[in-house]
Amino acid sequence: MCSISSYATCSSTLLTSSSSSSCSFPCSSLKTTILTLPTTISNVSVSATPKHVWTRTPRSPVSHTNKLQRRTRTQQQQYEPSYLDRSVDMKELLTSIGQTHNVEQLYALMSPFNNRQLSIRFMVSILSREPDWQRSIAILDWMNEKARYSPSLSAYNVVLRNVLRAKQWHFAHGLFDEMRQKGLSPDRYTYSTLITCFSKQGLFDSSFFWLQQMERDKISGDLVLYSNLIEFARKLCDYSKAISIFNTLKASANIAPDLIAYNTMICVFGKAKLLREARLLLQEMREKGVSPNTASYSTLLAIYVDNQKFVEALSLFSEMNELKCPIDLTTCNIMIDVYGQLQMIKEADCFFWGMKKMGIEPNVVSYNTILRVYGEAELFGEAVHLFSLMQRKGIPQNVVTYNTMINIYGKSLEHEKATNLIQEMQSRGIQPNAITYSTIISIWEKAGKLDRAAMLFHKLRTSGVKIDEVLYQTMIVAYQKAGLVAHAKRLLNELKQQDNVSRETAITILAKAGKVDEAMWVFRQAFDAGEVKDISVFGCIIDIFSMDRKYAHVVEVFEKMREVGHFPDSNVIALVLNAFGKLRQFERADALYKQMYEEGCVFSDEVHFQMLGLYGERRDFKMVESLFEKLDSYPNINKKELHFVVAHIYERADRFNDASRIMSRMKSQSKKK
DNA sequence: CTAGGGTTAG
Repeated sequence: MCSISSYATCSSTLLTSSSSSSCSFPCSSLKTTILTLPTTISNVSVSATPKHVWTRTPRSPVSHTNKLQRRTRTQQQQYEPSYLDRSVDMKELLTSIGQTHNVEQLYALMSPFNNRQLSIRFMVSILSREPDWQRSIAILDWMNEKARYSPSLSAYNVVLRNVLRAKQWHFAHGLFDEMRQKGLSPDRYTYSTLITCFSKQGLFDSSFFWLQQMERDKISGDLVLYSNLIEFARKLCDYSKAISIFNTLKASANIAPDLIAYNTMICVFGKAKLLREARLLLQEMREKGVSPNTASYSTLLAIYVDNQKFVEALSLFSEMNELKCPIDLTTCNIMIDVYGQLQMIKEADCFFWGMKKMGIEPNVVSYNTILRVYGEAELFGEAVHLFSLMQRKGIPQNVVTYNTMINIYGKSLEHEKATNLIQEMQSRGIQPNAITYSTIISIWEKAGKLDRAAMLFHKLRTSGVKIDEVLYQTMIVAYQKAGLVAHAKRLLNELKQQDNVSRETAITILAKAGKVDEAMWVFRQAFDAGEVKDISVFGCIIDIFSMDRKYAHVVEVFEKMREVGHFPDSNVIALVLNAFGKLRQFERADALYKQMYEEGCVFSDEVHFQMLGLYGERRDFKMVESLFEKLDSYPNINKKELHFVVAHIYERADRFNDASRIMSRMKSQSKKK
């Protein structure tokens, strides 16, 4: 099974080119992060809370256990009863602390407790309830300087959390050092806090760094840490890795996933396109005594919508109702979408307008969704009417609302009105984004106003607005549709040296435009510079090489992908297995397939069928049979298809007896049912 | 004392 370390490094026996030392995952230390972030101690503390003057006095961390203090302690223990937490009203104390504006005031407030025994638990409670990071540091300092004991590890953990939440990386680093100097070893809470906070901020390098530190300290995970790692993998869109970690979690004896972990995994399985597994998770939850809630269902509903499985969504929704699972705003919003996508406009409309009666107040998302439904159904009058109703009634609008309306005006061929909306949104303080621009560019292109589109695009390129692949592609397509192929080509060529287009974006555009060599050129450059992090870029390149039958390149990119620690999804592993087959490297295919199984990855049926096919191609029928038996024992696999696949393999190898044996076995199995 | 989930636009 997958250890935490296999999460981080690629332990593949297949990959001859990668060793752990050559792992090029950019594991910068926290220090590097500090350097790259424009936050300095002084400007943050001033700008964030100008009226407060919190400063942290520099001091040596282990200076307070001197003889004098020890003496006072024994004296006080003799003459004074130890101070009981119960006699202090925590709320009152917190309120008073909240009114202090600097260290002096805080120390003055705490002075009655100087050299007295407030329990460490009490202080940790205080610290955890003090939301202000500066104040929590000041309390920590007070404990160090005035109280009779050193703050515990948990005290430091809590303060670290507050400091990290406030994005004070400087202080976080300092606190961590201070803990170590005081002989406190960071525990799983410490590391959980660090890993989570950084991955939450999108600072995956730092998050990864702390994960490695944790492993170095040989600290084992608990549910919190595993959940964090899953969340971490999910943010990187590495769903295979998330599944692998989930299976490790389930395999460890004393950890069981809870409701939220399950809900997260429903989402992960859905994103990995493993819909059957996502659905089965609801079942598994019930068996394990974790009742699915509204979010569990909403997650699955959203997955069905993502995969265009609207009928399944409807049936799941009725199951929800039968089981009396409550419906909330999010559920409603998804269902409006479902009805809309099924062209059930009346139902969508009724659902939207009936929400209030159900006691659910529609929000921006509800309005935006129904607007889009009207637009798709070409009910332009309804859309415009509802939009003006929103404006009249002061229902909040956002950039999505405007983008939707701009799209609708585009559909109704009122491109001037669409254009005016951009001005209107800007004047109302809602900034257009890449979606706004690509929408208006294609509207202008359709209206024959290509010059206008080109001018806008040029303005965007020179003004430093971040341009994503869809926006760039929209302009290329606009040129192509207008027959200006040379312009389209020029844009593609310029991609290699664009300042405000990331190289990851450039690779994706080039690949999708079929510019295989150019895409690879940029990819190699970007990879060597450590710029390729997005898992989808690897998938995209592997896709085009596979289509181009450049199988050695497929393997090369896959190895790089593993080097940076990504796991393959079903699509990637299928293409790589195929490439190994084409290169007649069956052992490598076999090893990869087995390794991914060991890691606890779950792939679509097609991946298993592909491996069966490879064994067949090599005429290794022993392996065909053994894998077939193994797959047949899996509960979540399409048995009928499995039998067809295996029978077909035998047919192609001219082993018709075996083929018919498999087919009759299938028939007898289905009879048993 | 610590963490984490679901919905909208090109």
